[in-house]
Amino acid sequence: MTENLVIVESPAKAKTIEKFLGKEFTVVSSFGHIRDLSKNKLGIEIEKGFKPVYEVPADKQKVVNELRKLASGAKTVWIASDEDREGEAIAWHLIAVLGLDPSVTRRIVFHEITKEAITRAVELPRQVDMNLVNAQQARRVLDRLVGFEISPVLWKKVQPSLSAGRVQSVAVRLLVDREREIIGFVSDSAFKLSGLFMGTNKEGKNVTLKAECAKKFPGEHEAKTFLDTCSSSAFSVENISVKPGTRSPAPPFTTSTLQQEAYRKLGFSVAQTMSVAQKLYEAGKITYMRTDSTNLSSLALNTAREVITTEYGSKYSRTRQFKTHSKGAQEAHEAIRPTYFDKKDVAGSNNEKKLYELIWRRAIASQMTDAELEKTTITIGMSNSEVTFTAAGEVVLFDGFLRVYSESTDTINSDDEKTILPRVTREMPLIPETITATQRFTSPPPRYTEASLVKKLEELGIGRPSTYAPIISTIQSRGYVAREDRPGEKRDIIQLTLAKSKISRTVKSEVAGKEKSKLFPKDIGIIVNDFLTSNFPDILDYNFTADVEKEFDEIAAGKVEWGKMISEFYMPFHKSVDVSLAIRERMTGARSLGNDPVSGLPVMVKMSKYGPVVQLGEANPDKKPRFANLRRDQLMETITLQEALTLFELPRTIGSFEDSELIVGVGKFGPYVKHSGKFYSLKRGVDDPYTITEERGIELITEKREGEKMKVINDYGDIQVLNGRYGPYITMNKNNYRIPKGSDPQKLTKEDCLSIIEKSGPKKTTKRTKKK
DNA sequence: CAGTGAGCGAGCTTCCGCTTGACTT
Repeated sequence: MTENLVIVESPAKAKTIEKFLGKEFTVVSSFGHIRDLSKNKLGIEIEKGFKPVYEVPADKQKVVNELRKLASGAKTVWIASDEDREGEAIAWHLIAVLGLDPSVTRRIVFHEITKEAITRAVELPRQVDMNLVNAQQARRVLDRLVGFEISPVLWKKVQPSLSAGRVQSVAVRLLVDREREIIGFVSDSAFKLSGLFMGTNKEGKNVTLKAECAKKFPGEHEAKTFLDTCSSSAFSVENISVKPGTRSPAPPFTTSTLQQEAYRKLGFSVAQTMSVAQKLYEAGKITYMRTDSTNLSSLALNTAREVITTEYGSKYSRTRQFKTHSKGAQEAHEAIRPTYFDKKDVAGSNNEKKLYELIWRRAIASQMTDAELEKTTITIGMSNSEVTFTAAGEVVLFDGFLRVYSESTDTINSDDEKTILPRVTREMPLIPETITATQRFTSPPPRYTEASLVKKLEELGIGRPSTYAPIISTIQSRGYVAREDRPGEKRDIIQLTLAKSKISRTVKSEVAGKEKSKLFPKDIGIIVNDFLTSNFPDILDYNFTADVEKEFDEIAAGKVEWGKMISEFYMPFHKSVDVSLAIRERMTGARSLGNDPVSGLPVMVKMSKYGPVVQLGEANPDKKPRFANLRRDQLMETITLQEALTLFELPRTIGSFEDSELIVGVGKFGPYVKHSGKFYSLKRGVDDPYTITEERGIELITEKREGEKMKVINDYGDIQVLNGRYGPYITMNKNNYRIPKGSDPQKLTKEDCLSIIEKSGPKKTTKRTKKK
């Protein structure tokens, strides 16, 4: 039996700490919270002052049993959960569940996993801070009340299985509000001018300068008039301004900034980033990946300095400590950094290598000197106009941290290219080689990506590092939003070019509104959002979380009693729940679109049991109305009568093949061609169900038949050797079996297959995973 | 694998924040 039992939250942390503490200490982990409000019931006794009813979840029972056993055999139990609201609550629950004596149990905390920090913590044990625990209980109870009282309203008034919550509902609101800004956006255009100027400088060298006109022109006529002015003007260098500048490195990663940069630089989804980071953490290669702190331990600062000095020289080293300024940060951990700065790369999967390198670069760069720049602006003047052209250039005089890292931005702006400018002098004459006026359209505000939504949530203080990825996944799995692409639309842009005193006009085309992997609100998300914003405006307010956080802080400071705070919140809240329950009709978002000009029947759009539909005709006893599903890229809010009518054109017959009809339709899995009972999917981005021809339909059928031939390696009747997504495999009775390494799938006989099947042991009955 | 769209009613769904494994022929 052990003298000292130390309980931390994470098993990887336990492993590290055990090394620092030596033989008399056994370090184990609670794997996070061990107790929570009951899973299926409200778990709050409202009439008893909001008394929480806690229970140990089934999947935590095993951990709890083990901890109990270890604790009863230990002389002293040390609880080293994180020093934040949740960590303090974990400590309190541990004491209660393990039946520990609070007066002898030692609560210790450290913010970094270094030998000094831990030994110092052991010397300064304290007791559990009940004020902090109460702040957590208030947080927990409030979230449960909001989630478990509003969600059932949605089941009754909108659709079953939907959900609402303090965090997810505001996340959806951000997307809906943004979508409406985009819908209401009216694009404007103006002409921007740029010129290519030539001249000879003092050294007798020919130079060229690319410069942008400082003035924009609202229309083609104005642009042309100005180009006429240009053609009769003399140009010269009017002014040269050289300004020094510096650029400083970004702080080391927190969860949110890691998710953003891994998305921008590596194309990782937020869930992917977290799972790769988890691997690196478990392998001891990086510090904890769920953190809101930009703080680095003094050990980290020192080793970073050493590595930078040996690798790049001391003039590249500058030790910095960054202040965390995100709302509601609790700073229980360090920033995300490599455990060992001297390891520039790691073994592991490609993704692990890439993410590790990103973390290494960002952390190292944060400890390096500023980059020194020289920004040059050359102003070009005209003899017959006040309008000027400017050429901007930037030269890096000293690269500093830029040597290892440069941060990416969300907006790609090609006009922003910084170049080195040639040497010129004031009043030097310039001749315009070409001056081009290009029509430029303004863009609506951008749609959110997973990563930019996380950034916005963090700015609003909504959600925590451990929940950003789950929030993104929840709002998608409820069907409120979806990550989608859009091909965009071509539009014409006018370009006027002045060259050799002549103006020519060309019409070019550009693609506008192209989207890749963006979050789009879906109809059900919009309906739920509108219902919630009108019935629960306080909770849907962007500042709701920040406001209640202030109250939680008051509780943590011992100034407010938590039951009182919850009670004050609950009274008006519960009244809103009752009011919303009293609404009679279901929210279907129904909207009339007009009448079908052919039949005269009314056309409407609404949310049906199975998704958004357009409906032709009223429901009456003699005749059922016709229904058609909306396409994935259509919204109930914006669909037009014309678009609705088009949807009724499917399914349609496009011809015949082998004496059977070819019917095109759109089903559960997208557009298809149906032929003698079999379905053939249309190619996304290639085929369009409204225009596809008989010829192309037949092509799809023959292509699929070819593919199926390739799929079968060997066919022994009830046993087949097939080519699958993960390589060759054996299939029998709808069960699949892996082919052992080293055997050639081409040469497997039926007997070989049977022995492989036998060896692989009994198969579980195929589990049907629940949809959604 | 390629439907459905009404209404009845039983029984289920649901929150946020801590943590890691399951699972992938």
